[in-house]
Amino acid sequence: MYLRYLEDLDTQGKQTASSDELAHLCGTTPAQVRKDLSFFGSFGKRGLGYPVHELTAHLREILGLEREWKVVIIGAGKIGAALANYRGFRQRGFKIVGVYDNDPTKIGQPWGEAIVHDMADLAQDIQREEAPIAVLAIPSDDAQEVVDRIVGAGIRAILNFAPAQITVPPHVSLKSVNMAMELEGLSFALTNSIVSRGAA
Amino acid sequence: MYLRYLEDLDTQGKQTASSDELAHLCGTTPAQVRKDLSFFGSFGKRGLGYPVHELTAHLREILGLEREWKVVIIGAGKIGAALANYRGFRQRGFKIVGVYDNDPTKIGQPWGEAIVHDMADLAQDIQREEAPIAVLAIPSDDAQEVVDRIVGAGIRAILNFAPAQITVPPHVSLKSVNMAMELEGLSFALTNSIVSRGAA
DNA sequence: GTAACTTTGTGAAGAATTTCACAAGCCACC
DNA sequence: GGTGGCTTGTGAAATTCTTCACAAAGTTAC
Repeated sequence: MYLRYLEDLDTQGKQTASSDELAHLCGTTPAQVRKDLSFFGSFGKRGLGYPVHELTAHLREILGLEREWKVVIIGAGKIGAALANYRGFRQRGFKIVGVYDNDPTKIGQPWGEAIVHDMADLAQDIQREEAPIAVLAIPSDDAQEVVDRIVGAGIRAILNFAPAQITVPPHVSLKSVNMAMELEGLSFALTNSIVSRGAA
Repeated sequence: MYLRYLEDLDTQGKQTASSDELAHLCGTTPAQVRKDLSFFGSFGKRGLGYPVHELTAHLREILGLEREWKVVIIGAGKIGAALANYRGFRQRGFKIVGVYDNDPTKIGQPWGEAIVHDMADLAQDIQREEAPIAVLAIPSDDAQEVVDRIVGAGIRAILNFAPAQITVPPHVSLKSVNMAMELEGLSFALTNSIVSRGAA
């Protein structure tokens, strides 16, 4: 989150930003900002604040965004398409090296700049390309089975959009985005009249 | 999350589940499960566990899922389409009452079972329909402006897919899903060889 | 050069969350 | 009806996270 705002400030040509400014932008407190950043190093200058451009570079380094990550997208449906369309991905160093589906009517069809590949080739392609990240955008029923296959092929991180709880070995990183669950959280907030801090 | 698993257990015909079972399913600890559930009431039976079907109903009640929520989708792009396609929504009581875009080539076109409406009508439709929830699936640049308009029209909760930080008054609930940020989290985990507990 | 002002970095205090551990309750079997 | 085996609910302890508050360090103005 800090990176997102610092990039904005950087393009605006801002030289430095205080923990107070960053806190207001991010909806947190100055002390929190300083503690968070101090975990990774001592980036600020007393009396001045944090050097925006330099700190941006540091955070990109910390997050591992200075290199290119190869990503495979599994599932050539609407979610997959939304992801592939999203410019932010390539900008941030995520390169989509393949799109896979098991629907014969989709395989071989053009899909953005790429072509939809047969899911049967997925495992060997992951190994050959050494793609470490997979985005899973397929129906829930098949999710765990596909996960097991790509874990076997050496995938190291999975971003899961299937509304299913899946399991991976400890050396594989997993993030799940469950849109129904997000909406249910809003339903809970509305039902119980929860008042926010105004940002999320 | 508990609800998701309890529903699975329920359809499997399981009568009761212990905190230990739920903890294993959800990747947490038995004590955590008991503390969490005890916050809302005393649902379990000592020696037996929690009554699956009954607890499911309780949780649905707590989350406010026993009623129907009207939802407007803003942005008739890929993300909006993915959401509208997603059966889970209606199943869980979220009814899409309108899809809006400001692209003249899209307005009036059929879109799933609905028709794309002109964004100009958005505010008055929200008021007329009394739709409390909006899903924002539009480019970042316009996000805050649209948010201000729908907040003015009385929206009470927003699920934001635009990769922008937006601000709402305290009485409006906001959840943001930022796919680039999720991937960056995975990049961080890979870069720093973080070992997970095996589920997320 | 120095005085007034800003802002970081960080121990210590405070608050929140998670885990522990065990009494109390329920079931099943004899 | 009593006994043994489970499992919850929950205070208390342990841990983690956040906030406070201030010395140290830098900047600006003159």
